[in-house]
Amino acid sequence: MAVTIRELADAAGVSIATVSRVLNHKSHPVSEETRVRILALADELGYRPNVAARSLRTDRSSTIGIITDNIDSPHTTMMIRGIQDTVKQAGYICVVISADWDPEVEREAIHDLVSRSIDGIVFAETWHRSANETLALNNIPFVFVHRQYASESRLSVTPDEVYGAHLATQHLLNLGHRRIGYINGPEQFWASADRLRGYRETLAAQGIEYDPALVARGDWQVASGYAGANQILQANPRLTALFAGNDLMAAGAMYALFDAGLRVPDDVAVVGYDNREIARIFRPSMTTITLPLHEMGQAAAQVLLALLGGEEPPACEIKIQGRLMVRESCGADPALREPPMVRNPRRPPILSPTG
Amino acid sequence: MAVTIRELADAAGVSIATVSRVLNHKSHPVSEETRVRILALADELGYRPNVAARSLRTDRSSTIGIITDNIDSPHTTMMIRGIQDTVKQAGYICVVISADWDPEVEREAIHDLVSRSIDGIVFAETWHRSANETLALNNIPFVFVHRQYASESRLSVTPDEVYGAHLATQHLLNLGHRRIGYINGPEQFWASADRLRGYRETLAAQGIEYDPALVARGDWQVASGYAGANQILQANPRLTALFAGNDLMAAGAMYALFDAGLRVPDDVAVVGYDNREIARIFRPSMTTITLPLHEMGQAAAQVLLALLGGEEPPACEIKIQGRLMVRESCGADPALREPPMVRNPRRPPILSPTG
DNA sequence: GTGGTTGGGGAAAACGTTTACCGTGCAAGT
DNA sequence: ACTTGCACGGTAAACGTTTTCCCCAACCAC
Repeated sequence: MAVTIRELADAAGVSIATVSRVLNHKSHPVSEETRVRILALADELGYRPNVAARSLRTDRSSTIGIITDNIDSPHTTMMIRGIQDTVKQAGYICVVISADWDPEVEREAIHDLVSRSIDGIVFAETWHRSANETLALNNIPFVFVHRQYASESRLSVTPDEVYGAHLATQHLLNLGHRRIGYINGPEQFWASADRLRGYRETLAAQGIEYDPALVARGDWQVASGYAGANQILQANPRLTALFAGNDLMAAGAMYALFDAGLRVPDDVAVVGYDNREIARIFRPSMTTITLPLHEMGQAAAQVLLALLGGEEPPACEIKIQGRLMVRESCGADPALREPPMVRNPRRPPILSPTG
Repeated sequence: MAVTIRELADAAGVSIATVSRVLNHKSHPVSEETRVRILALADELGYRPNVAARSLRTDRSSTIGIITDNIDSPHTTMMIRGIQDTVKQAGYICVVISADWDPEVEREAIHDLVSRSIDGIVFAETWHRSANETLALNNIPFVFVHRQYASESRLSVTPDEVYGAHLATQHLLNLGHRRIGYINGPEQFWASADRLRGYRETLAAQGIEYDPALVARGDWQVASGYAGANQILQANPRLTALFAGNDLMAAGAMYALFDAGLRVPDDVAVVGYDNREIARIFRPSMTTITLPLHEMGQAAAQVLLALLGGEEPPACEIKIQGRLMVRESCGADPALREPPMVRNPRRPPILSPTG
C-alpha cells in the first residue's frame, strides 16, 4: 500500500516525530541537514500523509463543503469554480452538495459534513438556517455567496446589483437615450430591488424623473420579458431604450419589439443582465451586465480561508462589481464591442423587420 | 464536541464493540433488546460516527471523486447531478475536481484523492491516462462517463449518438423530407462520427442514397453552423430540411436560412442536438435531441456502486439513449410539441422573412 | 457427564498521524 | 563550576473507530 510516516522515518533513520515536524514546518526546530534529507526521501518514496489519520488527530480535513440548492445551474457552477480555484492553492478540496431547496436535506448535509471534520462551509445561493446552531456549536466557519435573502447580517459576498444597473442605465444615457424602460424581476428578490434602485438613482442623477409607466414586472422568464416589453411599449410608443432585469427577459423583450415592427438596436436599444450564454448567441448579440460569479466565489473562498487562518474577515458584506459587456443590442459604437457570433455582411440583424 | 462511540456505549451500559456491531449490522449477533436500546440512544444523543476514524480503520471514506476538466460546463454539471443523486442514497458524498485539461493537475488530483482513501472515481468527459497505474495499484474502481476518445476499451457510459442522430433523421423523414442536409461536428470527436453514421444509416434504411454535397463540417460553434448551412444551401437550393450536430450550429444555420430569405420551419425544417438552454429560448424554439446527461451520471454511479459492492459491472460500455424533443423548428404537428417560450399570436416565428 | 455448538458480549490491537513531554549535549552567562 | 537556555530529537499518548480474539453461559447430542 501507500508508504507511511513510519516507513519514511525508518528509511531516514529518525523518529516519526521528526518527520512529522519537518513536514508540518512547525515551531519545533529541526536541523537543516535532516530536514532536506527527509524531504528528499519523502519525495523519492512518494510519501503522502494519510488524510484520515491526520483528520482524526487534528479534527481538520483540508476539505471545505459547498452547499447549494442545485449544482445544475449556470450561476452556481461558476461560483463553485471560483471557490475551488482559490482554496485549492491552500491545499483544500471541495465537496459539493445539492440541497434541492429542502431544509431537511440541507440540515442532514451539514451534519454529515460535520461528522467528516469539514473545515468550513460556503453556502451558495441558499440558506435555510437549518442547523446554523450546529455549525456555531462546532465552531465551523461559514460564508454565504449570492444569497437571496438578506434579512440578517451575515458574512456574505454578493454582486453589486445597484452598480450593475447603474452601468446599464448610464450606458444607455450616454448613448443619448432619455426614455428608458425597465423590466424588473420579482420584487421579493433583493436583486430586483437593487437593480431597480440602480436604475432609478442613475436616472435621478441625470435629472430624469422616475416614470412608473416605464417599468414592468417580470418573473425572470422569456415570456414575461415579452409581456413586459409590450406593456411598456403600449404606454410609451416613443420608447427608445429598454433595460431588462436579466438576459432571458431581454430575449423576450426583443421578440416583442420585433413583433411590434421595431428594430434592435436601431429603433430601440436593449440591455440585458447576467451575461448568460444566450447573450453571446442571440442575434443581435446582447449588451449586458456580467454577473461576477467567478470573482464572487473567489472572494467567498478568501473570506473562508482568512477565517480558517484565525484572521478577521475583511468585511461583513462584500459586494463585487460586474462590468458592462457591450455587444450589438445597444447600438453602441462597434469599435467598443466584442465581435458578434455571426456577423451578417449583407443584412441587418435578424430582429430587424426588413426580412 | 460531538458524541463518541465511547460515550454512547457508556450511556447504554455496553462496550464499544457492541455498539459498533449494532451500528454496522454485521454478522456478529446482538440481542434484539440491546439493539433497539442502543439505536434509540444513538438517535437521542445524536451520535454520528467520526468518518476520519472510520476511514483510518477501514481505508474507506464513503466518498467518491469526480474528475472533470471544467466543472463550469452545462454538460458536466448535469452529469455530476446524476452521479450525486445516485451515490447519495448509498451514503456517499462527492468531491469534484476540475483538472483544466492539464494531465499534471489530474495526476496530482488522483494522488490527493488516494491519500484521502477515496472509494472510487468517475472521470467525466476527461481522461489523460495519467496515474492510471496509481488507481490500479491501490485497486480503486473507476468509471468513465461521456469520454471523448474511445480508443481503448474501458468501463464507460456514453450517450448513444448513433441512435440520437437516427431519431433526428427519422423524424425529418417522417415529416416527408427527402433532401436533408447535415452539419457535422469536427471529425476527431467520436460524437461527430457516430452522429454522421446515424444520419447515413437512417437515410440508407429508407433507400435514400448518401450525398456528400448535403454534408458540411463545423466546429460546434454558431458561426460554423452559419457557414455550413450556406455551403449546403448553395449546393442544394431545393433543400427542405437541415440537421445540425448541435444546437449552437443549429442556431447559426437558422440565422443563415433567415438571411437567405427562407422561413423556418415552413421552407426548411431544422433539428438540433443536445437540448441546450438556447433550444428552448430560441425563436422558433428548436426541435432537438436530448443528451441524457443526468441518466448517464446515474448509470456511471450505478456501475461504480456495483464495483464497490464487489459485484461485476453490468457491461463494459453502456450507451444511454436520448430522446427527440419536438418543438417548432421542425414544423411537426403542434399537438406533439411542448409549448414554446414565446408564442406569437399574430406573426410567424421571428426567423421568417415576412418581417 | 463430557464435548461441541451457538448466542451474546467484552478487551484490546490496530489504523497513521500530531504533539505534549522529556532527554540529551552544548554554549553562554554568572 | 554551576546554572540557564537552546537546539535537536525521541517516546508515547491520544484521536474514534473496526475487528480479531477471547470468554461465558446455555443448550444439545452422545
